Amino acid sequence: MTAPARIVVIEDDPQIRRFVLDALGKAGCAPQEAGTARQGREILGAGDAQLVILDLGLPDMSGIDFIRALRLWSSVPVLVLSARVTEQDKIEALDAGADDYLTKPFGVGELLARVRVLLRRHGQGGDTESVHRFGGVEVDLARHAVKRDGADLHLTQLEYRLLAVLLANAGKVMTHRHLMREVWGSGQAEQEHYVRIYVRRLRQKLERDPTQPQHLLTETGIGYRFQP
Amino acid sequence: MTAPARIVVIEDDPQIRRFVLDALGKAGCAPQEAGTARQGREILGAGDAQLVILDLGLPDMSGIDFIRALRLWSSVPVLVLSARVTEQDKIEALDAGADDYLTKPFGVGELLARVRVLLRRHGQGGDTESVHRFGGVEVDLARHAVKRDGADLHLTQLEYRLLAVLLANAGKVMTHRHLMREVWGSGQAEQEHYVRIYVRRLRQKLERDPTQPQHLLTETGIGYRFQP
DNA sequence: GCCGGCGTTTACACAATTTTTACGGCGTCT
DNA sequence: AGACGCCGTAAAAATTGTGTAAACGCCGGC
Repeated sequence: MTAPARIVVIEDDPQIRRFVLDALGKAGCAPQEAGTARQGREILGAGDAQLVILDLGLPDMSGIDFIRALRLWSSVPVLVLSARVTEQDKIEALDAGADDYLTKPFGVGELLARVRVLLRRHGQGGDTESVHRFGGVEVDLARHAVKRDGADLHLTQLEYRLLAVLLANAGKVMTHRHLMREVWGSGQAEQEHYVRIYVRRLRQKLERDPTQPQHLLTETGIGYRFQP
Repeated sequence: MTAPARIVVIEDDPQIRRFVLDALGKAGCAPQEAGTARQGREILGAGDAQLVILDLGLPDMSGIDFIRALRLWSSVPVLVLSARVTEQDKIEALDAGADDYLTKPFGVGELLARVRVLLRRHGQGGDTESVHRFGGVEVDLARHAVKRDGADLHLTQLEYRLLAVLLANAGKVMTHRHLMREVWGSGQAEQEHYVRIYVRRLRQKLERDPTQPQHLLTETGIGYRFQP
């Protein structure tokens, strides 16, 4: 349940763009796309990109210049795709500030592997910062670690899974059936009683006063809701 | 790239080694050289390398395994050189922890450009201490040395590998399967029982009260977690 | 060859978790 | 008021996971 990597694909050829976007999509990313340098710069202006995949042959700007301009204000990793195979082209792009250079045609697998390398090194949001805090409790979903007032707390597997689903949908009302499907699997979506038993356990471990829950709230007749 | 870039070249073919060393030398680096994995590991043990250039076809060890082992205690960037050109080879190496993959034959210019990229990103920091301390125990991953209350302690290979994986992911819950894959290889990821036996051995050697472990903790139904 | 260390395999008692079952309270609707 | 549905609580039963011990086979050193 890692946060999707924020990747920006800047490529003018619609065919290759689709190819790259599909590959990233299947790998679980939610890439944004741009067909021109101008459009790409606009998206990057938001400042929350983790990786740029850049075609050097853009219609409205030299790729090298694009990288150089980008490097003036951003250190986001850049993976270059290019049809140009000469060594001089590669050296120029890499020295301009690119982090990797892949020549067309390339395989999906290698592209994704190189994307993983760059995200591993620089993708600050890759798997970190999935920490939720509320009322003295600290839940680190990535580490499977829960603390209460600084002290480690142990949750069983089901307790943990249930909490994770509620946290991921903070503020939303989750029906019994929905929680059952998410935690116990769609097989026994009927046994809605389990949810109650495990919500109780979570309350006893997490809530300051388990009889008057402040965060794990009951929505009578519907289900439960987590309130931060 | 300032004066003293500490680069280690691990390559068994003397011809290519000379080629690479010459190129780096002319670029103003003072690389160290190794002809075998064992020799390379010794040099890296000093812990002050900024970049590793690694040939995958070493005589005494699979390059992939070398990278994986290295990644347990060091985050030094690795540039792979290889005669193997298939996509699968590249993916494996990159996912094992390599930062770039260059197929032979390659040009001097491109090699140096890619070296500059890696040094630009990661060069300055160098390698940090890889010594872990907890509850009277001192583990120096780089030197493969473990002390308990000042006295040397001997760990077998598997014990050591398991400890290294747990230390490298301190605080995180590691599933049985994950540990099996990391330590025993993906072949027998099913035999999850091994992990238990070896965790027990580690506890007996490292924990003050092996029956009440303070650092090597069980996550029932999931796996184990190391807590500093 | 014999020995000792090491990694592997098997077996079993015990502990933790999950599931099942049961019961009492509270509010609402008739 | 009484019946009903929904919820919280409790604790026993069933299941699963874990710690421990002991035995086996492999290999290198003596």
